[in-house]
Amino acid sequence: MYQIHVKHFNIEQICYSGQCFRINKNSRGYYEVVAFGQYVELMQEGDLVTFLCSEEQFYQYWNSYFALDEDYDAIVSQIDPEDEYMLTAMKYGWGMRILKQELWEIVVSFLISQQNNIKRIRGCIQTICERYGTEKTNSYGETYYCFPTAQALSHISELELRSCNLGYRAKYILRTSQAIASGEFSLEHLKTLPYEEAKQELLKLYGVGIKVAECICLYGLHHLDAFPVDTHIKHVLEEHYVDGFPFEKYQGVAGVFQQYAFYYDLHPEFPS
DNA sequence: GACCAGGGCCGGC
DNA sequence: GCCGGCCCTGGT
Repeated sequence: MYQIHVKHFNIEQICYSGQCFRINKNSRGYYEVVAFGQYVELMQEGDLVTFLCSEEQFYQYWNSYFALDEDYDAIVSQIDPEDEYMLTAMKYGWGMRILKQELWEIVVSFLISQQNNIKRIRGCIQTICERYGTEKTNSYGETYYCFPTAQALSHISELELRSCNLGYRAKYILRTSQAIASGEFSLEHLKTLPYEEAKQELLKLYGVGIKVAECICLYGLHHLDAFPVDTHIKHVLEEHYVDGFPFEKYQGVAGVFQQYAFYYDLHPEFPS
């Protein structure tokens, strides 16, 4: 167990923010996360966060994963005092952070996300993890699943993938898995590119359009400039930023504010 | 039961 | 650049 005080962190809001689909609250009241083939649980009381792992593991994986090494006070203070909508959205989503999730998982997750709702996205991802991901056991003897590799997904038939409720997205996932597994497309190279170049590169993938490319840049490559515009953000822009979104003022962090706006517009209800 | 929207994209024009 | 079609499911 490792405990740490963190400001501006709220695991519950992050869990339901629509940027991650595989963080779940368990019957022990802890949030479970699987990444890097590792399993961890955490819970929060005020600004005290308890991770059920060693200090070493915390600093090896989770400090960075949860972006706890970033100064969100500094980011939030960049909001224009006259930008009332963003101030409201930020207060509503106080504690939100953009996580540093694994790139491949993000690519697949946001291929699935298109024309889909969050509940069903979670279900689809859960299914492909259970079917095609490596099975492991946590310290309670419970089974958990790693996210399947591109190699693993590249061998499945489109028909079988469709049976994971993926619909027409199955062929996007299949072709993309094959492109990665064959080496035709390199995720490692993608990580070395600046935002705009990475975005252009991502658009070459079958099934990746501008919106999904922006999501992958923001959530998978941690380019905080990336600004996905979906139906919610479109709504926000039409309602509250008629003269255009102030990208100049928010350069370098627009994606974080996009997340606050998205979350505020989404207004999710937490399962009790 | 019918209809629609949900973190869109592809292909044909 | 615009538009029809696309899987499926939960909500009205």
